[in-house]
Formats: sequence, C-alpha cells, structure tokens
Amino acid sequence: MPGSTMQKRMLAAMRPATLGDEPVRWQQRKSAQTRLKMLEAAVDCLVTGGYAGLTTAQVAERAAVSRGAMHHHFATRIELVAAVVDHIFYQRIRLFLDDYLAAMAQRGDEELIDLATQAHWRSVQTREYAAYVELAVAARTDPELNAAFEPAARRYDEVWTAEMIESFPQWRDQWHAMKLGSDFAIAVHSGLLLHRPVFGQDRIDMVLKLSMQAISALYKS
Amino acid sequence: MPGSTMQKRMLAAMRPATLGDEPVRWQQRKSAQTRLKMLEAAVDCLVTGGYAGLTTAQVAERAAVSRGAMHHHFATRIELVAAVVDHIFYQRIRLFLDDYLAAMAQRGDEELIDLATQAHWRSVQTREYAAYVELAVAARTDPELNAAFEPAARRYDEVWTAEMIESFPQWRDQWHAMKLGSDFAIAVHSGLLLHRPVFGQDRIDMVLKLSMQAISALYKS
DNA sequence: CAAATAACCGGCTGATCTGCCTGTTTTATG
DNA sequence: CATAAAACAGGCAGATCAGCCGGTTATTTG
Repeated sequence: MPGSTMQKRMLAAMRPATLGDEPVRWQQRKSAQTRLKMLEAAVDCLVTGGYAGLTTAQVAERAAVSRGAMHHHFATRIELVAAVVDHIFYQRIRLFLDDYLAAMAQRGDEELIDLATQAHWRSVQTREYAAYVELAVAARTDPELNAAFEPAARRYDEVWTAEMIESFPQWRDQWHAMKLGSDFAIAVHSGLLLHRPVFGQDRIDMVLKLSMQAISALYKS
Repeated sequence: MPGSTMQKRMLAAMRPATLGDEPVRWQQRKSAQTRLKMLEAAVDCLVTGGYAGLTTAQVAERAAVSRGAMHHHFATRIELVAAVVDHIFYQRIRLFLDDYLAAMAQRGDEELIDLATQAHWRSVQTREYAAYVELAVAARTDPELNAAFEPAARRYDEVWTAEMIESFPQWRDQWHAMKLGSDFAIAVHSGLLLHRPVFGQDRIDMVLKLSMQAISALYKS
C-alpha cells in the first residue's frame, strides 16, 4: 500500500476548487489566509452552536474580521456555507489519512483493516466530524444547504470507494466485502457518536469491539 | 413474553407528566387537545425545518392557534421544547411497541430478536425519529435544550433496559448480550439513517443484513 | 508616481423571532 | 344569574440576522 501516494491522490481529489496551489502575490496570500481564518471560525461556530449558530455575525466576530471583509469574500451566507462544506469534507479526509498513515507506520504489523477501523473511529471524534454531522443533519431540512452538501458528500464517497479499490489490489476480488465493511464502520461509528451521552464509554467500547469482530469476519470467509 | 403487559408498562413509564389520564371537564379536554395540536405542529416544524425551524411563530401557525393561546400553554419557547422532548420520546416508544407487537402477533414463529431488530429499523424511519435526531443533535450545542433532553434520554434508556430484562426472563443469563445487541442495532440504524442519502438503498440493505448476522451470532455463542 | 484594482470597513434597512402585555370570549362555580 | 377563572386573541418593544451600500486603505500595474 503506497501510503504517500494514496494521501496525495485522495487529498487532491477532495481539494476545494478555490485553493489555487501556493499563490505568490501578497494580496492573494493574505486573501487566502483570511478566507481560511473565516472557514475555521465557521467550523468553530458549527461545533459550539450548531448550524443555527453559523451566522455571518458570529463568524466575523470569531475570525476577527469585519463584516465588510466577510461580505467581500462571501457575498451571501450560503456562499460561506458552501465553502465550509468543501472545507469540512477536505479536512475529514485529511485527518483520517494523517491518523491512519501514522498508525500504519508505527504499527504496520497489525491487520490493516483493524488499523483503518480504529483510525476511522478516532477521526469521528474530532471537531471536524462534529461539524460534518451538523451539516449532514441540517442538509436534510435545508434545501439550499443540501444543494451544496449532497454533491460534496457523493464526491467524498466516490473518492473513498475508488481509493479502496486502487490501494488494496491484493484484495481486489473482495472489494465488495471491503466496501461493506467500510459502510458498516461508518454507520456504527456515527451512530455511536450520536448516542454517546446516553451509552457511556463502557457500552461504546463493547459495541466497537463487536463491530470490529463483524468486520474481521468479512475477510475470513 | 406478555405483550400487552410490556406495552402498558413501558408506555406508563415514559408517559409525559402533564398527561393526566382522561380528564372529564370540557375545558381540560379542550386544553389537552390544543396542547397536543401544538406538540404535533412542533414535530412537523422539526421534521421540515430542523431545530432552527422550531419557532413559536411557526408552531402557532401550523397548529392554527393564536400566539396568545400558545403563550398561555407555553410561556416560553423552552417550555414548549421541553414538552416536545417528552412527547417525542413517548411516541418513539409507542411507535416501536405498536410495530413490534403487531409483527410478533403476525409472525410469532420467527426469531424474536430478528423481529425486534426489524421493527426497530422501521421505527427509525418514522418522522418521529427524524424529530428525535434533530433534538439529539441540537442538544449537543444548546445547553437549555440539553437540560431537558438528556434526562429524558436517560429515562428512555433505563426503561428500555429494564423492559428487556423483565420481558425476556428466559435469557436472563444473557442479558448483557441482549443489551449489547440492542445498543449495536441502535447505533447502526441511526448511523444508516444519517448516511442514507449517500449510501442508497442497496448498500443500506447489505449493512442491515450484516448487522443482523452479528446480532444473531451474539446468542448462538 | 498615478491610475486601477483588490481588500477592508461599518452603518443602514427590512424581516423574523421572543417575551410581554392588555383585552376578549368561553367555561366553571356558588 | 353573577362572579371567578381559564382559554384565547393579537399588538408592541427589544434583539438579532442577512443583505446591501458608500467610503477607506493597501497593493498592483503601467
């Protein structure tokens, strides 16, 4: 499994279109910098106040940017939201890959599937994933958000699937099982996240253990 | 498994405190009626507009009730929200039980665990569960809502657990496995709900099948 | 250096929501 | 029937937000 190749390929595929690689002009760099500052502030708003807390005023304040500057970069709220959606999906892939590749470098002797599953569970517990959940839930009842969210979600899913097929050629004949295991882990992990306050850590751990057994069993048949 | 006994016990345990059983006075009946009308309208708001769409104005309009009447029953928005929380948990139990008991009466020959798991998946696809998800997600970032939501969620979880233990004495020595299977199903089903737009029905069905296998395996060991 | 362009600033308006308040109608009670 | 109480009606003020606009500063370009 060519780690850095995978990382570059997936990140490139999910890179927001607005990120032109390494601008040289001072203005463009400053512009991209404040733009990123606002996107990060928007993620903060999502995490602390939900999608309803993602207001232009809040973002501007958190980013320490005037509302005029904000309006210059994002004329309307929905433009900002669309940028946040792309940003979140990009970060979601980046955080998972960083974690997974680090774990693989450190403990490459263990089962790759187990390592990937554990890395995914850790990635689900990040603030970026919390922001993703807020967007995913809000997209169900907000048509404008959904118009930006669903295409990004599909793109993310396609990149994810394609990467699995290309990165693990040794299991090419079992890629249906891999995809199923991946879908399964995604469902379990996000569901656990939702019920975590009620379940508590002990029950979470038991469900995680059961899930990993079910996933492992997929490859031994 | 005494079906109707279980139903009565669980419903009684989750019954909102405000519902005094069958009032006789006209005023009280009318009052309870409009109150219920507003709660149902609030669920509509949640389903179509998310927690952010649950505004006093929207609810009053959908319920065809003046804002004055609304203020008479719920002085503040958070009072309404707290009532909606109790209402939703009560409906969530009621809908599951209705479905499960009907399925058991019709196909009592199949495995009870399978029937319960399938009934739970159906209950997850109701509008009431959609409203529950909205509340659960919003409660993570809204302290006031969380103050009403978390106790209700814990009560629901306790009722659920106690019912499993009392209703299936033949598996008393395996109730840890039952609880694990239940937690597992809850996590998988809610996670699938979240990713349904991307996964599509085919992948959903495959994950469901895998989950049921994992749950069944819990009892055969 | 001057003109053009990009980034940034903050006030204004209309819409919406919440909480509060004063009346009005309907039902209950003595 | 008269009085009390409950249910209902809708207007008003304060706060917040999205969108818009004219003006200002900093950078680029000829």
